[in-house]
Amino acid sequence: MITLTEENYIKAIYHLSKHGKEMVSTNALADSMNTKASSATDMVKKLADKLYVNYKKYQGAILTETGNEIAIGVIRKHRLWEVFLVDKLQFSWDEVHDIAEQLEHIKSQKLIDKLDAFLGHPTHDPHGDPIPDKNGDFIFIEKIKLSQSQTGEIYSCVGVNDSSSEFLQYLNNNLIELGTKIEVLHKEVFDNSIKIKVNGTIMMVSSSVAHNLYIQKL
Amino acid sequence: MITLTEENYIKAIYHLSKHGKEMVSTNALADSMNTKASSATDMVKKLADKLYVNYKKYQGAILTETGNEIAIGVIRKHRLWEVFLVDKLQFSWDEVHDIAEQLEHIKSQKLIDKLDAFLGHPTHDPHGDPIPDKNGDFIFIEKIKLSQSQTGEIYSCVGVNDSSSEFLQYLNNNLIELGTKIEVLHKEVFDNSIKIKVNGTIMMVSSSVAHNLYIQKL
DNA sequence: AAGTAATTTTAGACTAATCTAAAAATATTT
DNA sequence: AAATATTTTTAGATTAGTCTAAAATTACTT
Ligand SMILES: [Mn+2]
Ligand SMILES: [Mn+2]
Ligand SMILES: [Mn+2]
Ligand SMILES: [Mn+2]
Repeated sequence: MITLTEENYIKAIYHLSKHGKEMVSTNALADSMNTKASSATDMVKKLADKLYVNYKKYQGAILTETGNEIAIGVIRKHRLWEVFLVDKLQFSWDEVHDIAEQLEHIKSQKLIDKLDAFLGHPTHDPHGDPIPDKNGDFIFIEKIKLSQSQTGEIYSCVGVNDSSSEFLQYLNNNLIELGTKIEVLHKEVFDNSIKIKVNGTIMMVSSSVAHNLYIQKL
Repeated sequence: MITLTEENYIKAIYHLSKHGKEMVSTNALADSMNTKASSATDMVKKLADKLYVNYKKYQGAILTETGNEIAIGVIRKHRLWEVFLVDKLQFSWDEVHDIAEQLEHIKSQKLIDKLDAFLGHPTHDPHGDPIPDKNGDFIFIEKIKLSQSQTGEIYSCVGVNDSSSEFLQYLNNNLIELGTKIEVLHKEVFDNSIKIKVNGTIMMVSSSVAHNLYIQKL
């Protein structure tokens, strides 16, 4: 039996290793889990015992095939619950992460299958992230960061890199949501800020914003 | 912060004390929690430290006002989730208990308020048990056990005392559900079995079944 | 190639929840 | 009112997850 904490570590390793296939240092893991390095080391050893990761002292950890499947299963649940919260319960996209963080650990295959059907087999969560299907496959759409955009082009907002409520509320305040059209007017070389037109309004966004907004050329 | 385990113990104390106001022995508590008496004693001490129960050595424990509110909150969540599972996800009433046992621990007041609204503020769960409202009040309907019925009368099934999947499946197999009409034809004095007519079919039910089925006179 | 700095692991301790076995208290029987 | 049986608590361990502080290893600089 896998514990809630183990699931959270495995998910963190998955994300830190960029979709599952590079070594993650115990320090990076500890940071992302808000624990200390010694705790991460202990956990990584336990996960290695259970064959969820391959771990070499001082080298870091990487998910095994089993570990990867667990990670994807948890992510699937997380994102499906997020869709439920937004589509069915009318939560705003900036409120759902913490609740999904809990719901993702509910254990029942039948529940997640039925939830998936109830939601109409969604392919993306409210933040534009792809939802793995029952087999763990997910749709890959090619998207770039706003920071990689070209002046003069028009894009559509398709996702966020940072789904913290702070960033999402910033987007709310500026009426940017999934599907919003963004025209790139000017890229400032000095500080990498970008002048864009959104909903008819011209605004400057910081480099930090530009790095956290995913777009697609229209 | 209250832990999941504490919530489960508090809920067990609530149920064992018959809606919150008589002493519960550590042995009874251990039985209901599938642990040993020593574990129950330890937990009851901790709950007493946190002021969720009053505990006197060798006498048992009883919920405080705070403890009672916690218990009712957990029960509210449990039963609302059960309604969700049956009404929205098409689960059968015999499948939902274990999943609700997990879901009842999700922490978000806003979630439960929105879920309640989404479900149309249901007053009873799929097993006929009343759902406490936001203030912890619940509708009390006078119901009796089938074992207390009178020969010749017609009743409606309004709930179950035992919501184990075994018992619920027994009812499924005999086409008895909430709202089903039950006519009492004969009460056997020898073994307390009862002859009833359900959906046009005459059948005998054991004393044990009769003690676990709640009915209301029509 | 040392020497210093940063990262990572180990050692030892703590809390939460559990167990077994023994001791203490209460309840029941003679 | 003893003696016996039952219930309940205590004592001491165990596992999961965490921490601090110290030791070991690796990485970076002269
Ligand atoms: Mn989580
Ligand atoms: Mn998301
Ligand atoms: Mn529970
Ligand atoms: Mn129920």
